[in-house]
Amino acid sequence: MPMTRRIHKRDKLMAPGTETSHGGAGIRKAGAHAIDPLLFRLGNFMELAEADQLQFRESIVREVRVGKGKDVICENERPDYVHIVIDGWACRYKYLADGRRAILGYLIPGDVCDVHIALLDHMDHAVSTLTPASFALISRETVNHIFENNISLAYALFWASLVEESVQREWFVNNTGRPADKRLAHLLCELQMRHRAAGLTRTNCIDFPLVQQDLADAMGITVVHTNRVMQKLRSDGLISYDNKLLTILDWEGLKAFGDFDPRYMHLSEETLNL
Amino acid sequence: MPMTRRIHKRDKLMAPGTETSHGGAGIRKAGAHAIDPLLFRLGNFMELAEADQLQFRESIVREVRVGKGKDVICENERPDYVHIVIDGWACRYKYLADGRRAILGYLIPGDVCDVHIALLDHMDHAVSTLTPASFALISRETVNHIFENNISLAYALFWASLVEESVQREWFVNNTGRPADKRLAHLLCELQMRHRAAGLTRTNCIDFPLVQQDLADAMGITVVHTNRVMQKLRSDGLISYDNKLLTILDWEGLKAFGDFDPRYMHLSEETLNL
DNA sequence: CGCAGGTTTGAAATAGATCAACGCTGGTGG
DNA sequence: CCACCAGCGTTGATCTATTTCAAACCTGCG
Repeated sequence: MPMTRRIHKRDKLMAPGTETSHGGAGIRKAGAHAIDPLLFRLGNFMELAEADQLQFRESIVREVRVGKGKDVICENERPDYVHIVIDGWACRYKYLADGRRAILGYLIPGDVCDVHIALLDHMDHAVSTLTPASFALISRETVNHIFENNISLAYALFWASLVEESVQREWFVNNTGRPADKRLAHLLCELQMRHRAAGLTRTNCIDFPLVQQDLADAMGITVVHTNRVMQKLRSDGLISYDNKLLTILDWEGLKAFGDFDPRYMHLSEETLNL
Repeated sequence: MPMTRRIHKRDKLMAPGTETSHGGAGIRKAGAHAIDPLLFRLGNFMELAEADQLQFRESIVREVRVGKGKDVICENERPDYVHIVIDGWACRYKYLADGRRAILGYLIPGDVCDVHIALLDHMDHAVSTLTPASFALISRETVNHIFENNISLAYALFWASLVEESVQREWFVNNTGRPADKRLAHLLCELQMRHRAAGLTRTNCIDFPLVQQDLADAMGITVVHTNRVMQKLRSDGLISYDNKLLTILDWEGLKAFGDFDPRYMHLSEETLNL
């Protein structure tokens, strides 16, 4: 139960708009759109009608790109926009009393950072980037409008929120109930599945830009121990990790070792079968 | 990270209706109603109109009373009714691979057990009683009807779900980031506040029917250690526990020791100030 | 080249687990 | 009414997963 002791200075994200960009988000295929990963993921729940997809896309007021290690949403504030990850990795986190950072969850493309603010008057945790990242912004009013006028989209957003709750519960189980090595195995299985669910990979490798400290802060163990545990998974031939690329060499083995049962992710059959 | 090793036999709750009762839930004051604690708690978010309160009350199809240690909702099933705790304590839980029970959260009067089923097609965890308890049942169709036709109630339910998510995050932080003694202190602070928020106490004591194993399974430590940690809090004069009654002797002290900051509970000013 | 940020290694220290036993209390059955 | 037993709380001694501290190493970059 250690984690970073060094207090990261909280570089505050500059006001949205100041640092806008398109294209920074990477080369987008013709016809592809910023929130495709989200729409893809929602497909696990229901097929959204064209019109709904369109309304969703048109709700985006702007896109912002921010550097690595910047706070996008601060604790106790109430952002004016709901953020959706387009590109890059971010995380939810809180600081502990002694300055260590507890990572509550990772956010990858397609994840909604803060529906909470549609109803809650302050964020109970912060969100910051782990890599350079870009976000799509939807104003709070628009979100409320959706809730009140488009039941399909409303359900879709509520669904995403319930799934996130489920994932949070599993993280809880993982960290309270499993030893460090299984904990890491489970976490990696989940990340692989989430990439699949958002249409970000179809193979057994994923882009893995996190440093060991980022993993340590999420699992509640020290970097040193994270390192040793990671080595173990590698030497057991379960994973390989090279050049920011994570490959799961033995999916069944890793799943079994980490007691990973994807049902808590509430994915469709299609996603589950590759 | 131990918890119960003994597998409790999963006495399945008998079909709803078989074991109905009113009154079992305790003497109810004239004009008082089964879901008052829930309505009281929702008051932290918004004042529900008379009509909405009434609609809510009338949605209840029946009340059931069940004994201690019974499964009310099983993992992987999809209950036909949403359950609201009227009386007694229950918990969300999952079993770990080795048979230990991980408690994900406690449910006290006013808590909704399973809104999830309005949208998700299976429960990703189970719910069982920790004491004899009674529940109010609302059919799934009714809940969907509410979502689609009564925006105030829909918001209220969504709010409760978001708050629960926030609480789950804090449990995560508590268990991954704090040592056992602070962990217990934090947990007790939360339980005290939740009782207050649901209008179940106005003093510094609460009914506390849990056994040490129940606490251990929630904190992810052994009973033995739970026992020692509990003794520490007692001998430090922070709490007293006698005859199933928990008294917080030094609220400020306990809060400080457990790093408890109630903002994550999203309560109203009124609730926070006594 | 030198340095910062990240990974790796080793040795010593500790929170919490494990194992085993004892004691209390309330209920049940003879 | 007593004897017994089950469930729960408590204690002590030993063991272990993980922390802590400290240093070395690697690599890309200004």
